[in-house]
Amino acid sequence: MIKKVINDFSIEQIANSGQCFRLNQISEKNTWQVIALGKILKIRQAPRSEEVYFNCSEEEFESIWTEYFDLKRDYGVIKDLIISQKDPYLEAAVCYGYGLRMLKQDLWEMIISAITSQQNNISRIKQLIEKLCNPFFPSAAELASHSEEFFKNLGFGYRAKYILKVARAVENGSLDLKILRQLSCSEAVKYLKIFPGIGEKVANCIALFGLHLVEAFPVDVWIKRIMDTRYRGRFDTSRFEGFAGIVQQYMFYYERNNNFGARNGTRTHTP
DNA sequence: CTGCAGGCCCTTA
DNA sequence: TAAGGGCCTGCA
Repeated sequence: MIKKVINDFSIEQIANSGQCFRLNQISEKNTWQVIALGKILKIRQAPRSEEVYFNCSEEEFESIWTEYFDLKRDYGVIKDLIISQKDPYLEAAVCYGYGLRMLKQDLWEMIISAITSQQNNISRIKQLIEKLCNPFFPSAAELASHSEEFFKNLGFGYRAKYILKVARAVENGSLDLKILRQLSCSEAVKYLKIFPGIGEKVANCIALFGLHLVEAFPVDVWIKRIMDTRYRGRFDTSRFEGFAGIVQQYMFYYERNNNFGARNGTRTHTP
């Protein structure tokens, strides 16, 4: 295990932020495991501690995990920018999710994960993704080699055909991940929406979590509920030009974990 | 038994 | 452009 001291970092909060489906707490005390980028990593961190332990070499940490956990970005600056807006709800959200980070996940894995996530709950999404892995996430070629029935039998339901079509699209080159990586956020969203099963929300999730374009702002039922109940349907993302996706993550995490179960403003906001 | 979970597609008007 | 129904599956 190597030790790092990291500000604005809580592996527990990141694991419960819903952005990643293969980062989970394990039986060892204060320990999480993530399988990503062809590696298996254990992370240990006591509550509220800035000391974080990783079971990997310094070389692996520098070459892979520094980037993956977005450790080069100064979240203190981001938080100050958000707080400077004098928005009580956002201030509370940033305070609550003090250790959140935007993970830089694998693009292909995120495309499949985001499609799987539509009209689905997180525990089931995790189970479905896990069924595809052994232990690493399969390539597009591997997924394209299966039939639609294969995915239906695993429980993907109506998303089975979307999974297969997008895998085949990558295989035959009609979805070019290399080109996708070079596009701007709005271009990437537009490109992704060509493919069946990828709409506005899923495309923005792929842009945010898979392309690491932090200006992407996915609007799911939680974010929509926040905008409707707290902002009368008018939430101005232009206040956060270039990093609205990070703001979205604080909002989402706060609403889901602190105000769980609220519906149509039936529960009041308590800072 | 309904209702619904981090939507999307398709049809109408 | 907007609104509404249907969709796989599993769980409350």
